[in-house]
Amino acid sequence: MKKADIFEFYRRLAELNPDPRTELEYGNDYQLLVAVVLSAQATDVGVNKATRALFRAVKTPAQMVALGEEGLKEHIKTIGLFNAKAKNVIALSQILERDFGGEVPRDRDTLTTLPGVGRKTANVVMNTAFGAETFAVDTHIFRVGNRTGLAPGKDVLAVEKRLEKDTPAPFRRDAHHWLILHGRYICKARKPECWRCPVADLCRYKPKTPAPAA
DNA sequence: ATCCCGAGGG
DNA sequence: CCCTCTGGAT
Repeated sequence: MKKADIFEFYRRLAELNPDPRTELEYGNDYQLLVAVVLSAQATDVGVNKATRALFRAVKTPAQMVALGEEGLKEHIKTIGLFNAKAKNVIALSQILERDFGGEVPRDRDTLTTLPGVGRKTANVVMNTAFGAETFAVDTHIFRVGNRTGLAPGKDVLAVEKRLEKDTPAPFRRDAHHWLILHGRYICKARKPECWRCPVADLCRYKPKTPAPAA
């Protein structure tokens, strides 16, 4: 996509949503990290439903370790991949407690060493908790970037590099959230709602879906 | 490339 | 029924 169009693309999303935030619910950095790990291949709504009760009881890594893997599973049974996630969250909490004084590390490379934390999760935590200008390329951003032509790439890392290179300075902090929200509510995987899309004229996606009959 | 895996929507 | 949801580890 041309530079001027990229700028206009973000300008419109920014106008519609001046202060975008994650829809995950959390009370501190540690809870955010846990919520993001749980959100892999799951919806924010589903994660929030489970963490509502969990985060009332567990606010620190030490409390999570005390709860234990089986206790955690009871809370997150309704989330996909819950066995692997419970195992990772307990292991990760033990490491935070033992090696990091119960604090969440503030750099991506250290975050990535934690079990269950890959590049995408680390990028979300760096952006959302610490205000870093990172681009976490999830299923939504990968789809929106390729479908619209805003940030095409054959894999998630290629899309991330393209976003880092092409995103104008004023939008770098919030681009991540704008693209997520756009992908979740308008540029949806199955039936993109192009008839009410604010950037349809800048988009290369050909089969623009018609508005449903009133 | 494959496995992990529940809820919600169409 | 099938597809999708803020992926990571092997």
